[in-house]
Amino acid sequence: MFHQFEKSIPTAVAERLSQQLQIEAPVHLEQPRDAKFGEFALPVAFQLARQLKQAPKAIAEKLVEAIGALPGVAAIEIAGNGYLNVRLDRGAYLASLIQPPAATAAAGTGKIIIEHTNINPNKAAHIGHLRNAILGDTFVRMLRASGETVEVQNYIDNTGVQVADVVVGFKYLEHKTIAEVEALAAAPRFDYYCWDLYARTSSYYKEHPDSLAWRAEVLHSIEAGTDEVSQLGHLVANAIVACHLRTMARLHIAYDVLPRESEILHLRFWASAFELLKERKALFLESEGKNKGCWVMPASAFRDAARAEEEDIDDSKVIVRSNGTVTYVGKDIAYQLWKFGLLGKDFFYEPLAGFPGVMVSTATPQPATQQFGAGKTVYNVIDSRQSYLQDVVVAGLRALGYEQQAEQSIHFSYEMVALTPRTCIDLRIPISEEDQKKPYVEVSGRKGLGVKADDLLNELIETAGREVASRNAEAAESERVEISTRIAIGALRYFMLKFTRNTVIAFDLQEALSFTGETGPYVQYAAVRAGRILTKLVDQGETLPNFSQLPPEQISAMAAELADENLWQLTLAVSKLESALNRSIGSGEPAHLARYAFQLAQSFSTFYENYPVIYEKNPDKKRLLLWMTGYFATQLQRTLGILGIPVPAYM
RNA sequence: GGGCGCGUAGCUCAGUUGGAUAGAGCAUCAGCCUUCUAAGCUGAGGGUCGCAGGUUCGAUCCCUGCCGCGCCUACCA
Repeated sequence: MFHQFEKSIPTAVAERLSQQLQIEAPVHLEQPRDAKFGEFALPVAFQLARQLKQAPKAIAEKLVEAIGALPGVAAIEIAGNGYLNVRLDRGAYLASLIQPPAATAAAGTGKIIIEHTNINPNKAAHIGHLRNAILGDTFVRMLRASGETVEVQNYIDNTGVQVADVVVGFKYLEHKTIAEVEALAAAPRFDYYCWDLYARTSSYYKEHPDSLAWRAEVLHSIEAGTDEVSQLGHLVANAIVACHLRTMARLHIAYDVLPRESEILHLRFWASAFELLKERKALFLESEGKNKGCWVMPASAFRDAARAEEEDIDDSKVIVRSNGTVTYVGKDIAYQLWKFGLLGKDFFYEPLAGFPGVMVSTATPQPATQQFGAGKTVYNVIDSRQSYLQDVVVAGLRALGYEQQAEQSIHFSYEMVALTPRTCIDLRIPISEEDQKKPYVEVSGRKGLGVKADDLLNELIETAGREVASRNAEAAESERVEISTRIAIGALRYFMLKFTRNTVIAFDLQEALSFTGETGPYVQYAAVRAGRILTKLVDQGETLPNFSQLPPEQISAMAAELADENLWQLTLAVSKLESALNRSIGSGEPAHLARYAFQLAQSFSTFYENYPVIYEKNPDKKRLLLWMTGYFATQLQRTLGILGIPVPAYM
């Protein structure tokens, strides 16, 4: 409801100014610093001061007169040296919250594709991957909540270097047969096994540089996709993908489709993209210098052209290596073209065994049951370290003349998750003396140093479990596990969301394990307590009024209680979800919605402390408090739902 | 060298696109459980918004230059 006014007041005011005073001015709406100034502030008089060469205050007086009455607005006042402060009609506002007018369905803006998670399928997921998946999944929920159609893709790089390295480990370091690896893959924690094996292979390369030939050979086999080595590659990648999906499912993160690199190769997506790029002269064959024999994209395509020329450095990006193989970026250009429906080719799909509702790409022809790709807007949730590569991909679109799609290709970037030195020591991760003085230490998958996603979640569940047990000793064990799992998910998701995207998270285990203050469990606790009040009411034999059928005079009587400034401010705060969601989507910052959730919970805590709902004697006030309790409960649940945070039955 | 980003309370971070007295959490200190769950609430202290200019009615926010830090700048991804 608040959001309706945010949209309607500026347009209405602009219209009146135009009609009454022939003034065309953009009208901005602000929220006053102090609530006592009203619900909205219009600084329009300041903007006009120079144009009209008059004092803002004098202008403001004319404006108020010209604007006149607005629906739902009780008063427009002049304050400070020229602010117009808008006060809403509290009674009308409450009535429209209790009995909302029929909402018009929000129109989507065309299919939005979000690619997230995208973990190399060669080892267990770690906290960095969690930030990616949680950000992506939450943004998906946010867009869907605002009426958009969203398709979630999780790209699987199953033919890349990292998978090859694990295959090298199995084949050359451990001399394992396919059957032996199959047995390992079927056992629990195969992703943990590969985590260690990958680290061992990486360090083996370092000690024996000649062994890098194994990688090249294995990579070649995997790309060709015919022999036993490639079979091993698929075995590893498929099993690890399943591990990742199970890990993410624990956090309520799901996907619509898994496009795989193996199909990009076998269905010759790259060949099509390559032809397009050559045709439009977006690539050229380098004939000299360090990139001789490679197909490269000139730096001028994705960098400032003038600068690239004046400096004598070769910033060209290799797309096809001199041995004829394609880089990841090249395949990514083909994939990006497909996402927009510009490639003229499509995958085949089949259901992914063991994961209902998830489709995976295949090269084997299948009857088409679902259509994927061909989005209008594409968000790629990718770590900010890869911004250079994302620029190259967008430059590829642009070079092919797809200007509009280039504009709609959004690198939804985020900073890395590092560890605090304290946490490194807690986890027995060796760090140098120099690193101990830094605020954070970067982790390394190659070295096998980091925090695995499942370990972290398990530890959170355990910590929450101790707390739950101490408060609810009588509850059944299985129920307690369910509750503590929900709390752990809330803690983890909130922790990953509370920071804005380009803030490096210095992950601190002790901080993450804390459930007080600005955390997910704080918000969950508010939702639980709100629900508890209503449960208690019914337990006492009272019934909750049917608010949708409430007669107008009762609503008026409730509205009279909103003369209490605190109750009015609380009601306003609860009604701002849509506004917060909109702002959060507009800024591309899920952190803004997370912060709203926290503020909403704070508002509820204030309400809870100051207004004993059940013991209220005045029937009109009690009716208002009961309605507010229900409204708080609903809005807290909705907000948490959009953040992907479940609400426990009790805490 | 160049590109991108960051610098706000002791610590970790917000700051709604340039507006009224710069906000949270943690930590510290002082209080609040016989009343809907204390994972909570109330209060206190804590600031040269990195530095210096500029733009204007007004700058934490925009521009320029410095200082410090991080990431990227592969025929890895």
